[in-house]
Amino acid sequence: MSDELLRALDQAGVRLTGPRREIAALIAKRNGHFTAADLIADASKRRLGVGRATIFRLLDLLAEQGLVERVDLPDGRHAYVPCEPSHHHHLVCVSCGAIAEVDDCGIDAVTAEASRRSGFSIESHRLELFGRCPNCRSAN
Amino acid sequence: MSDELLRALDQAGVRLTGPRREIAALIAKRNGHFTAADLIADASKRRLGVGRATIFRLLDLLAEQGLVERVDLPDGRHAYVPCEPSHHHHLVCVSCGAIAEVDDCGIDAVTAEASRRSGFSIESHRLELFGRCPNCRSAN
DNA sequence: GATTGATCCGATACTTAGTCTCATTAGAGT
DNA sequence: ACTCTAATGAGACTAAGTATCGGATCAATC
Repeated sequence: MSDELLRALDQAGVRLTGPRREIAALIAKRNGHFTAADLIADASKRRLGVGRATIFRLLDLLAEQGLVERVDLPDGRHAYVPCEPSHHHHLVCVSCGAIAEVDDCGIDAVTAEASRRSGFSIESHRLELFGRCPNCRSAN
Repeated sequence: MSDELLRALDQAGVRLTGPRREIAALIAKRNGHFTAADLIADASKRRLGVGRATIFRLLDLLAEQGLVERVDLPDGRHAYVPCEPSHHHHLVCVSCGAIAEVDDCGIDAVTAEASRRSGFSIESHRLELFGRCPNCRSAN
């Protein structure tokens, strides 16, 4: 539900305005990733009269709070994924768009090794996994 | 040098045209990542009369051949990195933009573990590491 | 419940990234 | 040199995202 998003926003000290509630509901209604364009389309379909800018602003805000994360799809588009604010990675189903979160399962060893070999100090990383979720695997 | 790019293009069975040679030279002259906009700016600065579309077309072509790879910078911009056509990952210096390639150092174990936990079948992944290169580390 | 002032809003103009079309040009094999 | 196809530049177009601004709205205080 959207309650979680709203609660987190409240806690972040920002206003719980009408448009924000509506957009949060739209996000909650999607399961899996979505693009800004998806939300804009949803909003206009329901004639919620929220502006494009407001949607981008809220997405920025949510991303800042770690409630949503930007994901780059294999085709180069930008999508967002609602998620826990802890560090983790995403598994994206290329067939239906469902997502799963995976926490660090050994990636630190990889970055340490890469750092050792290259001499770089590694500050952050981005790992995205693309595949097919259990549903889509069996449906095929 | 740009010879490598040109040789690879030749081998791919496409024409080695003037604009392609010029753009390849621009790419070779940069060390590290670059954006399409960078190339467009370079080209116009030198008044090589090559069109925007031509640059995007060549980038697509190079990406198809694996001679260049798309990287998503932490700020959400799209960049390209010239590289070997084998599977590998990139280490990007957030300070100067230099890049290093790292081959798979244990990432398969991570994807296998993620697959086991989530039930997804994993088809591909994208790993990008951001940090500071040895030069920038010592310069600081 | 009214006041109030900062936050947030929608509209809209603008910028940037990338795609498409099409008439013209120029490779490269013959 | 000829020819035929792939590639080109120009420029229109679309999509994604940002900036600005006057007006609206939330929520703390009274």
